[in-house]
Amino acid sequence: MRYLSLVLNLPLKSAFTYADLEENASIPDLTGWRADVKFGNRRMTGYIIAQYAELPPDCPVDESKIRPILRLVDKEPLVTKDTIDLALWVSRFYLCSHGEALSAMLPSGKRGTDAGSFSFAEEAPEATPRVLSDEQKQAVEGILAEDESTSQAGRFHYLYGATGTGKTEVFLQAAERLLLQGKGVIYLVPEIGLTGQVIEAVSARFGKTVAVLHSELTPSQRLGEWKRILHREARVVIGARSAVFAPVPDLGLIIIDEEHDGSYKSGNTPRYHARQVAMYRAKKEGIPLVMGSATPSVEAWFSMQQGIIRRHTLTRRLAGGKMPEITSINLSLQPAAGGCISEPLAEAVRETLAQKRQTILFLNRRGFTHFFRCNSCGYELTCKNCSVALTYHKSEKRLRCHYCGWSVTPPQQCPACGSLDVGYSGFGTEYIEAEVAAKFPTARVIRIDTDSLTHKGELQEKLDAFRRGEYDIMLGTQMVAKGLNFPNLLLVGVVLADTGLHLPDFRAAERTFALITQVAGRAGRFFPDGKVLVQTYSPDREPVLCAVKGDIARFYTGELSTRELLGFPPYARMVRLVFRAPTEKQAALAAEGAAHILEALLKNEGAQDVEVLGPAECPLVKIAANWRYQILLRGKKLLPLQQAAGVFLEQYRSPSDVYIECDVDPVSLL
DNA sequence: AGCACGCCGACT
DNA sequence: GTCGGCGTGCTC
Repeated sequence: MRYLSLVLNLPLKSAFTYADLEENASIPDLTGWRADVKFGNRRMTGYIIAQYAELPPDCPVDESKIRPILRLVDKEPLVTKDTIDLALWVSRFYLCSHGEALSAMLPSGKRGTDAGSFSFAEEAPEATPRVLSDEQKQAVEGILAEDESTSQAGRFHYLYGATGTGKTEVFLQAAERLLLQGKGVIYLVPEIGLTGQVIEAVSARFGKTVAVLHSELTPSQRLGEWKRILHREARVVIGARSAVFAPVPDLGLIIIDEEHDGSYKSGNTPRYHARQVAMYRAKKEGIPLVMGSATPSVEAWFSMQQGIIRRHTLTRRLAGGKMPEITSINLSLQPAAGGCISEPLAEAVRETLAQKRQTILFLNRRGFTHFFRCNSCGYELTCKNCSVALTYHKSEKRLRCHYCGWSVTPPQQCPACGSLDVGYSGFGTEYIEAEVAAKFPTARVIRIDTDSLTHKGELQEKLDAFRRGEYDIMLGTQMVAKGLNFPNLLLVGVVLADTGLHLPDFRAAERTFALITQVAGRAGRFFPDGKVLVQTYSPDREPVLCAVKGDIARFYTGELSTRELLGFPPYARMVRLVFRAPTEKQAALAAEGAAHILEALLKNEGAQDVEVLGPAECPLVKIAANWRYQILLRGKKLLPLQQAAGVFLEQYRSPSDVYIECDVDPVSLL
């Protein structure tokens, strides 16, 4: 009788032993297969991570309690030994169970179906690679060089260069070279970059050998793509974060485009960072990893300085356009009377319209909303579930919470002081749309944000329509800031640059800087006279100033010294534990108790260099009816932090109703 | 994470 | 006298 060791998508550390079915006897090795099992009284799908001829010696229960599996889910193994090992590493690093790690890595579909190929994938001819500049050639050679001196463990490269300097072509040619050697390639792009031109470029170049893992695939389609990868039918995998786990046989290269992008960090368990996983994989498989961005993350910049990542710089804008002229508009001196578009920005829009060229007005969504405020006492209406300000939605005439969706009718008088002098401050996309329509009545305006998108594919349709010149002005949030090319674009206006700056998060400056620089890069790619206007209340703050002046090195130098002074990454590492409960008291008590346990535990083990910060309320103390308190573990080295958190999570029994989120290397502390 | 089992308050 | 609260413990 064969025994199978299964892990399940539950926060349980151990594997569970099941008995195999007689009918599977002809399959020599079931490792890597999925099986449906009865677990307790529910039915679940588990992953077989090992098989034994006898009851495994470490099985804690008596043979009589062993149940048979119900059935095998697939007709073939879904994961290789390497994938199982990678999951084990993820579970140790990010402090989750083996089963949780595996579930995050694999598609959940039961029946692999055809994902349907893109129409342009058939036209793989355009395949003639473009001629590279000297800089680009050097970068390709540098990435592919068998340079033993760099590091024996793996080779990390960074393609650093402004928008339009041809990073994509370097990635593609490096990938092409490895494909010719019979190697496979993983190409990671940010979540929202995945609809755009990158897929098109990659598919056009590599045709049917591409697997695209985009968010609109059904689980079954994802499974289908996963199998194509396993069977070597697809050799180039392009996808968002989770594509870093793709089971590419003979992997030769991992590419991370727009490395700084926040979507590479998972927002739920396991809270992995695709860059961290990619570094591990590259090291383990002895292959190069190449990242690229015009605005590297502060960590990546630091690693480049340390020589851990090798930098290849691209300086020449290929289409000939110069970097656009960036000017800031100080809103304290140039108030946008009765709206949010100051006169200098309005004038520039008019000029652009007169030239029959296009404008993008960029809105930074967070904190940049139309919120209810009492003009007498300053009272602001916040969500009853979350502690964030409510946003006024004109179309439904309600105030709505952007975190949980709760909404109310706007009060006629202040709930705090009863004053009738209440109103709205800030502005949302709808509001700006009205203002733009009023200020530029002849312009054709299109709005792109998550609220205005109704059906799948609409984002792409709207972007295409704008590119074709069917509109003069595009109003958009984050999603228009990434990797898009609009040939007729002349003006980019950042309506309010410093919204993120006031957030209590150590990465706020980095994000503000990256955002302005990225948005600015959209303009002037195809015309030498591209113009960027940045409206701000803090033109002198470093992130705004450096982005506007294009003084990139100064920003990183300054930001790094601030981080060093305050003991934040990359000079320290952190593990964050969030305690979530229905009442504030429960959350606070749990966090407090946990902090004591952690302190005692660290003292006991004589751990050096592990600091316990908190407990404290999270900056967003309440989200979706849950109160949140946090503890931060901080130290120079990550391993002791992981060990401490790991031991704690293992022994700690959280009170009912209290949930713990564990985040290793947190990206945001909100 | 679910879900059972198990021991103390207000109700047909 | 029961229904039901959620605290503790288990799931091969």
